Amino acid sequence: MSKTTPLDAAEQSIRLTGAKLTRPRVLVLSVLLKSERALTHHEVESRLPAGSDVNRVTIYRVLEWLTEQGLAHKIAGEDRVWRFNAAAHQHTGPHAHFECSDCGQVLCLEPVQAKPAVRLPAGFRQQAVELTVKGVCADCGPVHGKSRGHGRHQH
Amino acid sequence: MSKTTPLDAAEQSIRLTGAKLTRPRVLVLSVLLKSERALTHHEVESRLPAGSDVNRVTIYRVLEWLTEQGLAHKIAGEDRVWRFNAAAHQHTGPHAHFECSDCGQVLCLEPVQAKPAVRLPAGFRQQAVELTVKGVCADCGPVHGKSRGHGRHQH
DNA sequence: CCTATTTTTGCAATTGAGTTGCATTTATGG
DNA sequence: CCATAAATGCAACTCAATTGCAAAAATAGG
Ligand SMILES: [Mn+2]
Ligand SMILES: [Mn+2]
Ligand SMILES: [Zn+2]
Ligand SMILES: [Zn+2]
Repeated sequence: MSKTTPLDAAEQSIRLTGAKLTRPRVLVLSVLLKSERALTHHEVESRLPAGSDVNRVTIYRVLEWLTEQGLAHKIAGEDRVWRFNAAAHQHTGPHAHFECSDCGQVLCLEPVQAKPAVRLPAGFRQQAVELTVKGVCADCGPVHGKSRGHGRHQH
Repeated sequence: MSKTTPLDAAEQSIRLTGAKLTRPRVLVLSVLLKSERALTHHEVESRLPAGSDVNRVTIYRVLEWLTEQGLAHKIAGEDRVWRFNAAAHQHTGPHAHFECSDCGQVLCLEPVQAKPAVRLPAGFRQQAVELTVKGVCADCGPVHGKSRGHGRHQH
């Protein structure tokens, strides 16, 4: 019994949507599946197999499409850049996010128990509550960081 | 005894920073002080007194400067646009934000009591927790909305 | 007041993520 | 294999925000 590769998993998930199974879709989704953390458009692009030669616009469109299909999760960061992770990585139900204030990396965290109720002004309707923990990630940490946490670096 | 106008208040706050008291700084801060909700760069620009003739870049720089001085509060929204409100409007200590998923408007909410602790991966350091309530504001609300809540309108 | 020195401001050009229009290619059903 | 709808590639574009640099204030000192 051979293991299911991210590529197989991606292909499988895309088939289930009923839409066309295309190379860009499979490649992009399998990149997301291989990553622990949420990836920017650029990170996805650079992690595609060498020579894949998928157009940047197509990557944008595929990421958007994956999100619509519920196969990916789209997260807004402080740096005005969208990040995506495979929805398979998500826990069902509401969960919190971690955002590194140094490198910008975003991570999905364990589901939170106490969803604190907030009082809204009259006429306002609540749809969802988002909890984001800001802090410094392990790589950027001041003590054991690989490349010292100053200067907005990327990993 | 005449009331303290937002203009006076702005002038006063800026004097206390020790930096130069300039027209753009006073005007921009007093616009923020007059607003209940967080304003985008464009909203600030359009609310400046007619004929103020402050350069857009200067508005960007003043907003950034006010934030550094602790006189304003800078908020990132889903629409990749920064919003600012006068820090005077803020409650001391942590508070939640409301973001309208239709028009994008951002509001500071009352301080939240139960700040739920989240478990972070090893090596990660927590600095702050942000709570954002997503929903529909009174203006965009489906029932009594002035201009029906569809199509990403501005107010 | 004046003037010197230091900030700020204005303007033009630039960045960078993301989007759009349209022609071409590709997946898939028959 | 073919028809056809759907997806992709490419170039141009949008739009918030930033940068470099010269011109214009603000204030400290005389
Ligand atoms: Mn998530
Ligand atoms: Mn706030
Ligand atoms: Zn980091
Ligand atoms: Zn609204």
